Parts: sequence; C-alpha cells; structure tokens
Amino acid sequence: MLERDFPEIRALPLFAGIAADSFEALMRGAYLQTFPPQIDLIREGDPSDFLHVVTEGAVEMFASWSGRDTVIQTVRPVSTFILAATIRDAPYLMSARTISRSRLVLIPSQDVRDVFEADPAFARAVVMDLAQCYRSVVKHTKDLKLRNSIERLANYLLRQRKAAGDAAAFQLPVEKRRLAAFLGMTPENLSRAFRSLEAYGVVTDGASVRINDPSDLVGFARPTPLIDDGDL
Amino acid sequence: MLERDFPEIRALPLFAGIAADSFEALMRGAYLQTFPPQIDLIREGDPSDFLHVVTEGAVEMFASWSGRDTVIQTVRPVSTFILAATIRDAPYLMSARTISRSRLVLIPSQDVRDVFEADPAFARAVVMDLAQCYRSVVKHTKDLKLRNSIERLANYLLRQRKAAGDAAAFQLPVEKRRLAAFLGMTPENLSRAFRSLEAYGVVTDGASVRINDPSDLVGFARPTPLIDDGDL
DNA sequence: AAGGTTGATTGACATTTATCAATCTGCCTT
DNA sequence: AAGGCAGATTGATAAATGTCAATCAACCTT
Repeated sequence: MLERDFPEIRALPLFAGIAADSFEALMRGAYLQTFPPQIDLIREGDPSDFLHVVTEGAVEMFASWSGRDTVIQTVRPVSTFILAATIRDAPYLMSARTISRSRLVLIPSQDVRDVFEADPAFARAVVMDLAQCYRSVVKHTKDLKLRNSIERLANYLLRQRKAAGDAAAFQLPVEKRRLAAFLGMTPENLSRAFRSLEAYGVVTDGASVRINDPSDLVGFARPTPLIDDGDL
Repeated sequence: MLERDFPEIRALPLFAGIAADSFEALMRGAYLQTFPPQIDLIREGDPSDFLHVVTEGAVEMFASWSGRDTVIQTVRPVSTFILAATIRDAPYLMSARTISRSRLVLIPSQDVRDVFEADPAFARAVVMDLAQCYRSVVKHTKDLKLRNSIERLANYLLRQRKAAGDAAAFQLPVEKRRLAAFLGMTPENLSRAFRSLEAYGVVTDGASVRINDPSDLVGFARPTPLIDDGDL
C-alpha cells in the first residue's frame, strides 16, 4: 500500500512542482517500510543508497565520535532526510534511528540523481530544500556558539510555544534526554536548566511545559529571527 | 578591470559547466570592488543583494548575539559566499568582513536567481555547491558538539597540516583570536590548548606551527573523515 | 497489585571553560 | 631608537558544564 503515501509526498515542496513523469520515475523504484521505535535506519559513513521520506512517526539524526553521541536534528512527517548525501553520492554524515513507530518511503539514490539530471524543476526544488537545510544548520551552530545552555533551552521553549500556536502550555515533542543531546548538554544539565527557568515562569510536569509570562521569558531569552525563526 | 577575474570565476565548479550566455548574463551586471582589511561587507539580517565572489584576500563570516561574536567560517579565494541567502532571497544569517586586503566580484542577486531559473546546468551546480556547504556546516557542528576545545584544536591542526601538503611545519592562516572564535573558545583558552598539545609534539612560534610526531598527535586527536575530511 | 525497567532528578564533586587583570611580544609609526 | 598599539600569553579566580551515584517517578508487564 505504498500508493497511499504518494499524495502527501507529492505535496512536499521538494516534489510539488516537478514533472508528472519525474515523480512517477521516483515512485516506481520506491518502497515502503514500517519500523518499530529504536531501529537504526542508517549509519554515518555508509554510502547513500536511498533518499528517505518520513510519512509517519519520527526519526532522530545523530552522530557519534569516540564513544560520545549527539543529536543533530529530529525529522518529523512529512519530510525527507539525507538529501545532500544522496545528491552528492557521498557517505552519510549522520546516523538515523526511529524514535517512535515510523513509516518511511525509500527512494533509490540513483533514481533521485537521475531525475535531478533530467528535470530542471526538480533540480531547482532540491536547491530550495538544501538552502533551507543549510540555513537551518547555520542557525543551530549560532545557537550553540553564542548561547549558554540555559539560554538555548529558553529559546527552544519559545520556539516550541510558537509551534504550538502560542499556547500557554504544550508538550515537549521528544524525551528530555534527546532534547538535552540536541541542545548540546547532558540530561542532568537540562534538568537544572529547567529549574533555573522557573524564575522566568516556566513550569514543567513531565513532558508538559507551561510558560506563565512569555514576555518575562522573552526578556531573558532574547530570541532573534536570525537564530530562532524557522522560516527564515 | 573586472574582466581580469572572469577566467578564474568561470573555473569555479559553480560556474564551470553553465552555458556561455548564462555566464555572460551574470558577469554583465557584476562589478568589482577592492577593500582594505577590517571592512564590513554584509551584516546579518540585511536582505541579500549580491552574490559575493572573493578573488583575492580573505573574508571572515561571523555572527553576533547579545554582544557576543563568533566566527562561522573563513572564505578564501576563489570562492563564493552567501549563495543560500541569494537563492532563497532571504536575509543573511551571517555577517562578513575582510580580514586582509581583498578583491571581490559582486553579482546582483536578482541576476543569480534569473539564471538559476533559466539554466538547468547552473541550478545543478548550485545544488552541488549548497550540498557541500551544508555538509561542511554539519561537520562543524559535530566538531563542536562531540569534542572539547583541545580536541578541536588538535584536529584543526591536523587538517591544516594536510592542507599544507603534510609539511612538518606550516603557518596558521588566521590570527589566533579568530581561530579561537572559529573553534568556539576564547583566545586565552586557545593559548592553553596549544600548551596542552605540546605534550603531543606541537610546537608553536607565533603563527608558525610544527608537528613533530604526527602519529602521536593523531593518537590524541582521533580524526575521522566524517568530521575532518574537507572533500567528503 | 507487584515487580522491573527506563528515564528524570538531585546532590556532591570534578573538569572544562570563561573572565579579569597583568604582563609580554612583535610590529608599526614617528 | 622610543613610544605606542594590538594581539598573545599567563596566572588567579569564577562560572558553566560534566560525571557519578543515589533516588525518584512513571510506565510497562505479568
């Protein structure tokens, strides 16, 4: 029942504007897989064999070195990952694992490269996608290098609040230990950072977070679109 | 004497394979500027007006937040910068300043976007460029999140050594305070990191660095292509 | 309901990194 | 040659962050 996913994949900016036969060429070789949580999908260093599309669930991109681990990003439906490696035909720089039951569509990398060569509209869409990915990593780098851990958490919470439609309370979308790794700190430190933010009206209970006075937190976090705006 | 730069710009992977009239269209509106050191070229947040090409000198890309500064990368001839912002017609995420006397060719962003729409070969070249930029920032992020400051310096020195053709001694290409910012530490800390590396045969004298026993330093630094290989 | 497992939290402590102030050094200018 | 300046280094100290061990809490499973 792979076809069930076609419409929402087609709706992705990466595929929305491409020729019908290009899309068909990509989907012809594609196949569907469903995975339980905690399954390793790809390992950094491996050659790029498939472009991955998450249509359900959630996937964590992480990297390791000398026994240490860190999370680079979390991918949620509907989006692709490891496009850059696929296009350049280069080894993955990140590993990926499911963090919940997930449905993935796998498109053979060679097909992606073929369509990329043949369909200019697809090439342009890839550019837009990669430019956004690039800018998003740059923002993450700025976050890491310019802010300390409490500031990173404060701004993360404000971003989540916005993503939740400025709701006063929302749920963290990932486990705290994963959030800690994403924010570049240990789980212990994240706990303490949450404690520190109580002074600015942040109340947590498990995965649920309430921001009592956003303007107070904003005063501390000093968010800037040049780091915190997802669309930019 | 803008034309003097055309051949080496044309030789860039970004422009090498594009149609003659595409290249001509880009160069028609382009103009040349020469700057002394320490001149601000662009400021983060500004709209993207020109694609910049450095043909001589060196340009530092940096970012600021709340009175703090950090260096994201240094751009050396011959290369472009802020391609992603240009293509997406989005504000710059980084500022740029010259760090030595520099010669820049400025191509109006609108021309770049026009050629991007019209010439599929250019669109594909932009993809390759952006994919590389993206992967390079990912590597930088991994470096920052997975290594401490001494390890970052050790691996940086090994990369420089390789760039210098595995010479036993080489010059640091930037001032130490800039290197410190790039590596995500203070200048004081960089000094101490150099001292720590003396134990592994790293001898410095001003900007010149000698690595007596590379295998010793490698043993400490544990470089990996997935972070330290520039081509990957 | 009991037990087991996993993640979160806390406290004590160690390590890393930053800050501040004081030289030191090399280079430039006059 | 003297002075001045900017960057680099050093030492003392503070702050931030990590580590380790213990405990707690929530959620499974049976």
